[in-house]
Amino acid sequence: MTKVEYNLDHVDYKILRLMQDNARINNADIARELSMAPSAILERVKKLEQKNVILQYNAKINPAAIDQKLLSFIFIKANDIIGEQKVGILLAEIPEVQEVHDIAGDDGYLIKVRTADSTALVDLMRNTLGKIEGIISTRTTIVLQTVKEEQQLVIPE
Amino acid sequence: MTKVEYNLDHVDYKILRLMQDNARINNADIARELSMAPSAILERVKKLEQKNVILQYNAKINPAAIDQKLLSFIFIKANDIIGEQKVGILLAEIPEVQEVHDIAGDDGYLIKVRTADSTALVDLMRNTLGKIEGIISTRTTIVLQTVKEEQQLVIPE
DNA sequence: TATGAAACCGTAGCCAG
DNA sequence: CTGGCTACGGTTTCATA
Repeated sequence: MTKVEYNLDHVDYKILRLMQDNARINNADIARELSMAPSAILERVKKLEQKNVILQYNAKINPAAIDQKLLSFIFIKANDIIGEQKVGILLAEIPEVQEVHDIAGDDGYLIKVRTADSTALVDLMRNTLGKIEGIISTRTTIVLQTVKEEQQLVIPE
Repeated sequence: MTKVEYNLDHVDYKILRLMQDNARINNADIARELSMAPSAILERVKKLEQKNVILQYNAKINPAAIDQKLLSFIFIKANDIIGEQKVGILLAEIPEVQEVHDIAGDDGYLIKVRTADSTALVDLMRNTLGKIEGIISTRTTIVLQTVKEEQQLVIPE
């Protein structure tokens, strides 16, 4: 992995702050907010995309609207060779698995999973997780209610 | 809380599938993909926004680019009255806290926190979490590496 | 709800200052 | 980076079905 220099300035930060809350804002509006010319904004946004500062533009969809009512976190103990993440990569391929984190402590992963209900979760664990080689054990935490769920980062001044 | 009917059809699902992967796609392109008129797409997208099916449009920003290199999950035991979530609401107000989930089991919350490094995490726990009334104990899990981190949902056909 | 025409406006590319 | 310019095409509205 190569060391990358991002070299962002205050104007970039302002653009990022506007875009992470409203990805569909147009260049003209950003330009007005920052009192700059639209062409300058366009260049900066393109550079932010090229440099992988902006990774993607997502629409955040209400899980309830498409009947994905159950959220769970599962700790997974695996016998992966350190740094290899064979199990992690397989976990990441499951569409219902939104996140896979390699965590400190017990040679394991923490994954975030969304399913319709508990029946669908049990099915997933049996039929999909159960088929992955190298999983030693799992511990499931069910979410009763979500108070906050955002991906916004704290952007410097 | 009132029961809401979303009543989405296959066309809505297709629109959602396109938009959750590229929030900046334009109506004309969606229209071409679905072989429909742009004006019809515009109406549907507006309705999806009104009905809170689409909650927000976010730019996903590379945490490394703005020096937010540490991700942690913290389990928090609290003496909240059930259903009241006083602690949960206070936790949600912290900008570094991206997620707050009320979890089954130990009268507690699971929160997701992003900070620059472990020093900043310790500061946050001491100065911000430490000031919240009602927190009994915390257990912190540090993420060494993230294999996958998405918010995309599995959208039906 | 969907379409298609028309007016409007933002985008993207250019270049001079 | 600004600002002026242009061509193009996307957005939005509305009458119509």
